[in-house]
Amino acid sequence: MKWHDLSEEACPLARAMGVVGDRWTLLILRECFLGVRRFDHYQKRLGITRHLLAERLKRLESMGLLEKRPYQERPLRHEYRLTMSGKEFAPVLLAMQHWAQRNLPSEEPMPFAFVSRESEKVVEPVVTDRDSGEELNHRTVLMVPADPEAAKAIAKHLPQLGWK
Amino acid sequence: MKWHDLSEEACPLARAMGVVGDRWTLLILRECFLGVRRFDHYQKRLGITRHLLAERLKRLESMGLLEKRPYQERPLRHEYRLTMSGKEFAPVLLAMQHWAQRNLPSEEPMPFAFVSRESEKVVEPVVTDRDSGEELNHRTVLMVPADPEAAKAIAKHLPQLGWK
DNA sequence: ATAATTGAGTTCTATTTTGGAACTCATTAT
DNA sequence: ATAATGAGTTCCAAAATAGAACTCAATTAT
Repeated sequence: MKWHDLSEEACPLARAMGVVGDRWTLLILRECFLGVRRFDHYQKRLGITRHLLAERLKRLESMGLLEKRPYQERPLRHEYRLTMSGKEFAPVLLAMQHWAQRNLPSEEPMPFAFVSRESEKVVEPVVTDRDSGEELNHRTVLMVPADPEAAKAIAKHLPQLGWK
Repeated sequence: MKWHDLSEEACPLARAMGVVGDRWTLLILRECFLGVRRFDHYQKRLGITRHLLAERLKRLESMGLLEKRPYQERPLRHEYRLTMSGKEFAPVLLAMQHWAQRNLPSEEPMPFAFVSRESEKVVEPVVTDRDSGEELNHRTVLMVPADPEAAKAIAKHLPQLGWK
């Protein structure tokens, strides 16, 4: 497997790695959600090199998470905004932030918070099933290979399949 | 910011990038959740080089997501299993898989599914607030800098702050 | 009128990471 | 005695990243 072009992979997680599978991209998205839109602001806030930032923004645009739009002419300047696809990434950020806060402890206080627009309270993100409302985690959900052959291939070496 | 040691960052998302901020680590975790435990199985299933795999497993172990435990002696052999911290990563995988499935379309059929142990039905992961049950997404949640100065610094260049 | 600044990149070289293949080492199977 | 397993390690080439400097158009400051 090559570093490039995970975009053809059957596994959605692998395709996602083609977009956010590096040190910076998720942090760029974080900045987007904080309201940052311009090249130099991303660059200064993140400390990323201009070279890489340009590359990553191009990728996020080509993958449909950001769109580049002019905010002035003379001189022509563009800003980067989240598209619907980019905005829909918010739950992933919420889940990951929640995991990291609990599992990668730090002395430092959180530099930001996720707040409900309605209640104005800090939220605690939990993943649930749309249909049943049941909480989804390693105790309640099983990851099963679609191909029974693949399941067998794994099971051959395992007492039983699942998130033990 | 250096490529290494995001572990001291104040932002939990940045610290998370120190663990899963590369092409492979999340895919290794996917394999863990599918039930894979041994070095050669990860290697063959992912097509990752043995070199990098060893490196990544070492990191996942040192960050507390996996533990290495002997499954036989003579010759001594180890397997890698999810720790509690690793298992708690499941919701992140669910959210990301859901996002990618909708936003990075593919011809290929999904190679696996997330199934409720209880209902045995395929789940649809939604992020909600533990307290209110409210669905959390870009429409309902706001990301706010903890430091009011930081908020102002961003707002200076923006009509208004928030996930617009 | 000339010089400095802003904003958004691009180019260049030096380091680091990654990819790929081959090699090790202890034990077991043939 | 020879080959195969399992879990790595070592080595070299290729690709990605870091860091700094450079471009270019237009605008503001002197």
